[in-house]
Amino acid sequence: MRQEIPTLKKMAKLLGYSTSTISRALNNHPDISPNTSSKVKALAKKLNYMPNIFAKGFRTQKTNIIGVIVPTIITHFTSTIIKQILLQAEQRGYKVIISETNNNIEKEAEILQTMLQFGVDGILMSLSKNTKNINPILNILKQKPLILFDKVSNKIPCTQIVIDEEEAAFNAIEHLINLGRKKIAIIKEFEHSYNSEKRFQGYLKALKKHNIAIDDKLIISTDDISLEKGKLLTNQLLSLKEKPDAIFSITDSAAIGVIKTLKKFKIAVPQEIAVVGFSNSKNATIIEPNLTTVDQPGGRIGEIAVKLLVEEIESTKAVLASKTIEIKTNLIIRESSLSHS
Amino acid sequence: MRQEIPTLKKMAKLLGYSTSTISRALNNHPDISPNTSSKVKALAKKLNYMPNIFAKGFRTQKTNIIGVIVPTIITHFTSTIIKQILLQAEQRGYKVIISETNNNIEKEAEILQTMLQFGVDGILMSLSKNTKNINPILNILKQKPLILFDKVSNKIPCTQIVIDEEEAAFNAIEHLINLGRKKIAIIKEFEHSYNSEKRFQGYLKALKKHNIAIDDKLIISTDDISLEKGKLLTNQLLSLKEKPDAIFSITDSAAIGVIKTLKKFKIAVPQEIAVVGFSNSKNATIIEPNLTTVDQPGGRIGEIAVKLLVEEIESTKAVLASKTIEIKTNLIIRESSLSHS
DNA sequence: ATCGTTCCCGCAATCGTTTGCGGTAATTAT
DNA sequence: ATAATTACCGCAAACGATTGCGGGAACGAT
Repeated sequence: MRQEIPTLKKMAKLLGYSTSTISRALNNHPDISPNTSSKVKALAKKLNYMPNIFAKGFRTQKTNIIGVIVPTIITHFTSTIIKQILLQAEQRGYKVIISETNNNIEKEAEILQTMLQFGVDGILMSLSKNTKNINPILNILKQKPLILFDKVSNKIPCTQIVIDEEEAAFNAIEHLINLGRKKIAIIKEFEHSYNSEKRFQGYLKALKKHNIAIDDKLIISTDDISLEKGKLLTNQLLSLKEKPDAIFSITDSAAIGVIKTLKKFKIAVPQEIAVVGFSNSKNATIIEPNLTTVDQPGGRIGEIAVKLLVEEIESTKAVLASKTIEIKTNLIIRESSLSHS
Repeated sequence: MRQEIPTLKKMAKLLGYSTSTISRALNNHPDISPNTSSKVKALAKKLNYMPNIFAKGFRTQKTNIIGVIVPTIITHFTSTIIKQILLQAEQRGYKVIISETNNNIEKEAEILQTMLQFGVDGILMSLSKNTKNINPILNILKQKPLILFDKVSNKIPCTQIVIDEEEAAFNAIEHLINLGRKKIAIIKEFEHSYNSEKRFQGYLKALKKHNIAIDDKLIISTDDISLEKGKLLTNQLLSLKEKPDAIFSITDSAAIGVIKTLKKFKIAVPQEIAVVGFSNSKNATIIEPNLTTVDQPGGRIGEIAVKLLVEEIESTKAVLASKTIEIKTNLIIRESSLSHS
């Protein structure tokens, strides 16, 4: 199955030069005469020569491979990030290896090891939902550049790229308040989720700014924030004496669950209860009424992540200042929170 | 930034053995006494030794990396396949490198080269929409195992894994016929799409079996089969004198566009016009009425693809018989094609 | 004619691991 | 006690590419 693969040695024999000359000719070393150089390059082209990456990586300890670790690739947001990571990495001459943790923390540590073993030049990582033991990550950080994105942790001293979750939620809530809503419910995750907590802070901040009292009964937490849960929790909210006049869900899918049950009970959206989601998933424009939601520019995250990582990889400095970059979001206002005329 | 990485040599020095002994001990070579072996393994564990994959790959010409090439990862179907590829590959000790072609054929050829250069042991590939020049692929095939999935071509002599498109479409159409529909429209892609053509064959086959005349005006082709196109083409269908009583779309997203315009014109779905899609995307259960659609088991595809590829990689035979595997689909019947009581 | 440069190029080591071969010591057989 | 076998282990080469160093030839300057 395998055909003859050209190496420096074979080309050297063919041309009567040493391997060093061939190598230098291909790498535009000044020591090589234009004459020789062109001959070598012609032959290389003819044989379709490609340096053996493993010999090269072995020698130079550089693989031009970036490792990417995410909980799951299957969400629209994540795949948008990855798409851009692939593109940007390629433009810079890097390949990308991807692994999923599926929110399994043992797996996470294991994957980090494997990544190292595969000689990645750097790692882009989005944390598992419940990463507690950050030692494996700190360990990696001693050996290779590592950048966190989306699901991050301020306990890890490295560059981090996140969306401005708090401001995003704040804007969403303020939008609802501007519609005249005062009993705004929130469906969020339990405390261990970084993103959820940040969004909750934004929620609180907006209410506080507009002097709206916080009602604990309107704050609902769950650990698996899915469409089904959205439905269930809406039932719970509708059973309150003081029903909410708006529901903010930390997630589009749960928000869609909310809308579905509201429709089931013939509750007008947004007239009686307005709904706002988070993610700007494709589904947001499928559901009727179309869902108001926060658009997170996943592409930007991927783009910046690669840019900064490659900078770290190619930097000669031992330690770089780590920064946290917050990407701004856009509130996309649709029917589910329209102030109807 | 880099800390001391243990190598065979260093461990040899530490224990007073030669590197060969260390290597053999770790690889369970029978020449090594149990005593020595356990000592070596203990040290290796203590130092968290991991073989340098590049030295190893360099030596053995095996990288344990699988290359995956797809048009885009961003669809639900593709990411389902990839998720399973990642899982299965990992279980077999392989890493996965992913590249997108974005349906760009020059890029496709380029990526194939890069994959080779990165020393992948084998390639899993889904063709671009308009791959014409298959020479680069045939070339790769001479050097490394390659398996096609989803978007395939029978001009390439290798193992292929597809869903049974024809049967899937056939079942969908027959389902509509059993509902008493006789004027069944189809929205498909232009001829160059393998999947679309197969589905179209299934459509024709079902009509023929049930002696329903084929009406060219009900056969609509487009090259970009999106939600928006679905809307547009529905307008076209509604302007016919003989309106269809069912619409089969090659794609869920277009099918959703169909439903949206039908609703806009207050045409009852499924009572007046039934709609069936293809993919079983998440959206299918968001739209109301819920969309009847064909579920394609992406996971199975990924699973089988990895299994077969690894078999080829690890096989000693020069040439393996290439087979085509067709995965069966399920028609998920939902509201959009319900026979209402 | 001599010395100093410059221009090209080859030698050989190196990276970490694997592996064929050979060698020594211990064990067993005779 | 000697020979034959076995059990363990080390030597050294090899994989392909890079690179410091050194060296010969050609050239120009004096």
